[in-house]
Amino acid sequence: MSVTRADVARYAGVSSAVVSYVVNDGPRPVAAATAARVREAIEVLGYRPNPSAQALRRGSSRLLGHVVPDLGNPLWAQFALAVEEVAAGRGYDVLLASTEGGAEAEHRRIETLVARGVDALIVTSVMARPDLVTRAGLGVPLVLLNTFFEVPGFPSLGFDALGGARTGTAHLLGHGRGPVGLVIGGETGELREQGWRAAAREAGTPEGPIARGEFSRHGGYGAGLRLFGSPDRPRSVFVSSDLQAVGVLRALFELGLRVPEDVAVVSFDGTVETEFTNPQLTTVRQPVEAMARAAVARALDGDTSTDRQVLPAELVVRGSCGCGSAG
Amino acid sequence: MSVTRADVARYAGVSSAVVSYVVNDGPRPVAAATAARVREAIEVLGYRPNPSAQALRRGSSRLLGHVVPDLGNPLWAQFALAVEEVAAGRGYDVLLASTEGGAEAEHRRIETLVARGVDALIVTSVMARPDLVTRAGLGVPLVLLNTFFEVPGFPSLGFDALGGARTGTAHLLGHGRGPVGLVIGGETGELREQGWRAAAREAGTPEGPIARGEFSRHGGYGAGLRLFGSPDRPRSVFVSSDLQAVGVLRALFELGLRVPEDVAVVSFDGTVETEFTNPQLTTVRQPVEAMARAAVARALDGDTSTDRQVLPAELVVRGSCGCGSAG
DNA sequence: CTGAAAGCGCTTACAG
DNA sequence: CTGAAAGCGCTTACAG
Repeated sequence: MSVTRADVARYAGVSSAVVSYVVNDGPRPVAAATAARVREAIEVLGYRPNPSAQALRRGSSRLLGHVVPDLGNPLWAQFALAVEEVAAGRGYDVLLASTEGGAEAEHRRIETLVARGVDALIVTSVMARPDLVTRAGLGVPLVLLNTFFEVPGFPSLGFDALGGARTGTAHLLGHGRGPVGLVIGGETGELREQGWRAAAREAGTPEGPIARGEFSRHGGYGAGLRLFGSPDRPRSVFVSSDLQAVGVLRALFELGLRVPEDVAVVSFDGTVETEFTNPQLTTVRQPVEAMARAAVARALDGDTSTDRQVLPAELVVRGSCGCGSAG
Repeated sequence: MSVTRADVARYAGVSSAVVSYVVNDGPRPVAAATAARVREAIEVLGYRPNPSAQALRRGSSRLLGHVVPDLGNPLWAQFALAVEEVAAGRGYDVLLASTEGGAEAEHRRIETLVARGVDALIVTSVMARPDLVTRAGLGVPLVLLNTFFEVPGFPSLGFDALGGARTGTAHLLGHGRGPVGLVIGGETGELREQGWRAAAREAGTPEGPIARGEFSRHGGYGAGLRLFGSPDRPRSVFVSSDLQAVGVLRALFELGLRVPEDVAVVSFDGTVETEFTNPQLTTVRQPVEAMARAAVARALDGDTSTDRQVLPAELVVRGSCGCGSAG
């Protein structure tokens, strides 16, 4: 039904091999006149190479699998976008799978993508220790993007979460508001917690109170209510993700506390959302594009080293920390 | 290198046809004992069918293409998620492409996905009149998701934007704050504008002022500054997207206007974000899941009718419209 | 119930 | 510079 390379060959009066040579610009040379005839035939017939046949023959699908925890989180959407763009630049399309935060779903999605025949896999897991064992092994290179710890046997990529958290907390401490509170999630937050502690230690200030909650708007909201609902609330807080910070902002709003006058806030991730909260959030930005670029490169170049590559984070100062206004 | 069906056949001592029958559960029956042997061989060898070979042979990739305007907008991310889930339920994976709002990029992405061999295409365009003509035609079914107008020659799916906007505006008018302002974007906002006008007409109230801006946080911010920066500002506003509403909220915050006391706000889309703004946004919710379900069904079932299917929208009342507090 | 064989649309050594 | 042919890994009529 569809136009095949044989149709093109017949129309142009050449062999189908020549059609391949023209389409792929190699590996054999083709006379200019012949190539022109073939190109015209392709144009006239509206020929498109069958990607399944190409993949079968080549032994490569030129498909990259990407697993993210939750597309509804702008951070993961940003990662997805960045990976897609970098992959496209290398002739790869990406098969994206969102797991909605479940370990089991993540495992299933990895299986599905492998079964789909992706050439490589990038996994942006929410888990500190993702479950990467599949039936019969993976059979394809897998690189972990956005991990906080070394994962034995797999190449991984993260950024300097400890340093970023320390910088953000130190910035808050510099405002002279005393101990800095902490809103933080599960075990993947460990480095951020350490960075927060390190900043207090280095400043010789006692650690502020901690409220724990999921890495979500809702989790931040609940943690914010608990942290600031009590009379001995801190006057500044380091929140370990933008999403949680949005929830904290909402909690502060409900409690009638002003930001930054009553409470100074610094968050973590650096997603677009933080530019449009009220006030705008001072945040520690993850190097998303650089991480995506490095991850795709490692995945597609068959880089088999399994160390963890760490990129630097960057503090973006805006209104919520009290710079400029309350100081 | 990889385990093939021939390896399994050899290991199990059967023909490769039998392996197919077992893997696909048909089309020929297999004796229970034989099937068990095959299954064991599959297990032991870690066999996975080669999806390219299957696609080539079947003439179907079981891949669905989905084009969205911008993954960073939670609304499109929600659509992407919904489409993925519905597709997965039918054994399809989705190749997602984000166009970052450009008409030319959209066109290119459609081409890419077709060249990739998707069985069908769902296009969530930002354009009122998407450019759907590709070299040599599409060759695959294409359905438009989230269109506001009939598109000749293509099946399309939308929701009742006019009715939704009318309901939202009428709700605001019911609060007795006089004329309702409007923040709105380009031509795809036409129906929402009509709904806003209809509500004013039906209530016998003059139309409020209009501010136009892009369908983005930034566009809403600018429009908000203009609309509320002047002394004859309206006391309520209908904002034609959640993203813009976030920008409007930011503008109001900067102008020192309180929501809903000084200005009541109703927005449009119903994304998660609206639950966590301060205050929470009253919004007109799009039936995202229902639309995704219908779109996938039409795309995969080869439904060739080219009419536009319209689903109902729903008003979600929260704090920003003044219900409960300022009234 | 099982097997031998054709063929899906490509790519690429090989021969000319 | 060009062509005939093998083969990638499947599925499925066909014969037994």
